[in-house]
Amino acid sequence: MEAGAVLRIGELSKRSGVSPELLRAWERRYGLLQPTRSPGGLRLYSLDDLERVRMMRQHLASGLAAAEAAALLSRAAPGEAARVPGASPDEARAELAEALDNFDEPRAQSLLDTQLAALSVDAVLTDVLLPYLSELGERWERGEASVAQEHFASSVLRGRLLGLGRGWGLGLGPLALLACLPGEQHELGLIAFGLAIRARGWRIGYLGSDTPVETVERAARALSTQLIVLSAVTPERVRAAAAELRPVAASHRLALGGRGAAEELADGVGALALTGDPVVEAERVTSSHGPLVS
Amino acid sequence: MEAGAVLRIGELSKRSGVSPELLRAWERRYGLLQPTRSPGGLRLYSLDDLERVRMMRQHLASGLAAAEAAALLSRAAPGEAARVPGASPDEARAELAEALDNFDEPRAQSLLDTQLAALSVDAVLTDVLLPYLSELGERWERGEASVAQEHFASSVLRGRLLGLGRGWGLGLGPLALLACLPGEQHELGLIAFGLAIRARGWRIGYLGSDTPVETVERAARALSTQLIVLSAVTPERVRAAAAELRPVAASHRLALGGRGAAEELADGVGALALTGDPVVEAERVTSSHGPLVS
Amino acid sequence: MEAGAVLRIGELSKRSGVSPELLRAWERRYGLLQPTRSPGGLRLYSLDDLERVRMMRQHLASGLAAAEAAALLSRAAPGEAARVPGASPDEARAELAEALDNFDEPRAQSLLDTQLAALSVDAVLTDVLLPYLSELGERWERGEASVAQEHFASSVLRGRLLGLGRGWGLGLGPLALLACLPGEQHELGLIAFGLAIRARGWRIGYLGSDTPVETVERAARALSTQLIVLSAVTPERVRAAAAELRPVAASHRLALGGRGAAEELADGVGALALTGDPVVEAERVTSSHGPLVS
DNA sequence: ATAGGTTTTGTCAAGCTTTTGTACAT
DNA sequence: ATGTACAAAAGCTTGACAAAACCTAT
Repeated sequence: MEAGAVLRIGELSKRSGVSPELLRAWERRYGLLQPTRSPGGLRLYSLDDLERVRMMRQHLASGLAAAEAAALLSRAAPGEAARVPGASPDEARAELAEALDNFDEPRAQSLLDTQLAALSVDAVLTDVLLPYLSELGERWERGEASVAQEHFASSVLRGRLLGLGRGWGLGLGPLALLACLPGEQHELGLIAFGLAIRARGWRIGYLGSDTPVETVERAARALSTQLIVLSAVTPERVRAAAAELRPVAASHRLALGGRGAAEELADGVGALALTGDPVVEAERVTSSHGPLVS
Repeated sequence: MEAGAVLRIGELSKRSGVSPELLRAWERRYGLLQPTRSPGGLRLYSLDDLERVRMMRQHLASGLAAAEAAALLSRAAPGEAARVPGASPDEARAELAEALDNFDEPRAQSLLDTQLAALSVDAVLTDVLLPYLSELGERWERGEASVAQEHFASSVLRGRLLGLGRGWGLGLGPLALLACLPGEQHELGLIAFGLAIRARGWRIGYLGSDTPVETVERAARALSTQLIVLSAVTPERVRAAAAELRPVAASHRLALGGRGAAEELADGVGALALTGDPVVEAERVTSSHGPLVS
Repeated sequence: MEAGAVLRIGELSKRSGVSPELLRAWERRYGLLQPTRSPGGLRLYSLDDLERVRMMRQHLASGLAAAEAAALLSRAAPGEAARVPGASPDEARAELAEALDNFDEPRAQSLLDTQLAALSVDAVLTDVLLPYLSELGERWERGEASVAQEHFASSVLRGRLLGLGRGWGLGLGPLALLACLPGEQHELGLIAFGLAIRARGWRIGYLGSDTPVETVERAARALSTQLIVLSAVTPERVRAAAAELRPVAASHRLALGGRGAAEELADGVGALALTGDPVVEAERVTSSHGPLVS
């Protein structure tokens, strides 16, 4: 007998927010649930069934049709956790941190080789490099990492990421122009973002650190640019450039990235704020590119 | 059934920003998508299809006409992600194989460029070139690769690897003298080994294919050599040279590499056998040698 | 079918700035382009064709008659992309300048690929990159190069050079610690120097731009450093750091590089001045150091 | 450069089917 | 609880159409 068969259909309905009629219809049509029966024939559901119904509702809310939602649940049910093993990204990050802390460039390179061979660029960025960078930032703020370590790690990673970006100006996709705001030296997040949208078919024009706004504007005109992304780690840099940025935002699609790009600041100049993980934001920017075009 | 066939046309339309009518038109006219069908005939799309539609829109936005945009997608379809440098080494190797099989040298060079930009020389050797070479060898034994193909691939790769090794005689490190045994023409593994120990700080003296033992010995004396590495693909070559090799091994540190270098044979002449992957063996040789120098 | 036949005449016209009528006329009169056709008869152009039209316009702008310009292009026609590898360094530099001025990263990369395949790193630095950099600097001072161009070129080259330096921490040789003085952002000459001494068997620890002297010192102690090289483009940066530098020079072998490193200034702090071409200075430093080790 | 014809492509409509939540009778 | 019914919403196919872009030839 089913272990936790404790809910009658009325109770399941209340907890899940789905009418009893509909629950029966789902059972008949898609075999979504297979409740045990009481001696008198009443349906008895388990808590797993409740979870199943909730998943069903989630899928419906996300736009799937009932038949497909149910099919997804049936398929996913048996093999819940079929994850790829491989060296865990956490271990990789820890090893990377150790290598860079000890100024051991070859070892860091070799670790990155391994990771890049096993995973996509996206995955390495998301699971290894970006977490490592924020970790480094935090340690640095707490005074646990020396300036030397921070400089060394940045240089190694910058070279590596720029190497991955080789040829990113090539192709047919829309062009994104990337630069750091005046005074800003931290390029890594920006380069990561560039790699992520490169992987999504965009072309990249990269101007590097500490770039005058007027410079960006001129390059944008020269290159029929679809998107400009400017990055800054501190809000001050954004504020300092705000007046110059407004006209840019008027004539181009402009986004501000990096920890310095608060929502209000970006709104203030008519730009999109990219405050999160570069890979996530890349996904957002590229998929939201749609409506603008139609 | 298709794995991720979960979206009906309305939802695909919402997520992609393309009207259902147009989606159907693209399917009819260009075969852009080939959705599976529900039992009742409704189209069911996967998330990959969504990505495809987004790419289509990008191309349209960049000015291409629909027919051409669709044609591009059909052509690029299988390897869309393959354009990204970090693409898996397996894919890279397959593409390299294809390029070389078709005598397409520029493409092969460009693939190598990309790989070398993304990975270290060590990694490219280990994950791409050396596997490719053994694959080629096997195909050749099975009669699946023509002599012309094998020659072409060898000469392209030899040129490229020697290019990477340019200047490898320069510097302060210990010197390794590399040569193929008399009669032996296969240099690639030996060059790969040279690159690997060069990256570890050694200097290389390279004598090339089919080198008389006496020639090697004379060069070794002239150059204050720390290590001699001789390579052969078949054991016969080693046996044939054994008598001559013994005195060399007495006066220098001598290693025998390549598939022809069986452990017993090497022992027999007092040499070290390097039977494995060139990069691994390079690591072994240099780390065992390290203490002597530092 | 032609691989990259993706542009219809209207789009080609937009991208090239030449009217469709004129494009057709050029085709009829000079056979400038030979587009493939769609099933319905529309002309389909490749990206190479676009390049061709741009060249045509350049020739016209420079005063050539249309017929001559077209004839020129026809002769160069087949292999515009498949350039002659043996192009002289001067040509290579000019082409590199043109590519970078036009924000054409892929072309710049491909030029560098070709050069690096044909020459050693030393030679490419000496004959192509370093001359290009000083040329760029001069044009910049005369106001002939925009900030955008300078930024773009720097970013591309920096990424490329750092890519060449990948793994330069590996090996057995003596270690050189490289960094820019506080406030200094120009890294290219320093990286070039790093590559040059790397080719001579040294190991490199690279700390990047704008590095506090104290940071350098701490890293130097952590790494058993044989040589410290600090770089600055303006003498002010050296003067500003002079007091801090003296003790460093007392405990390590210290060199100052870049145009900011005048002989007297370096003498004043007890450092060696590297005022010349990075490759030449690398040779000087390594040969003077050689005897100590060998 | 213009004129007159063709191709391409996004959109719409008509008529019919499938899907799905809810309602009702047994 | 079960089984059937039903109507709204969403899809399907075929066919057609008009604006935009292109073609050739004058």
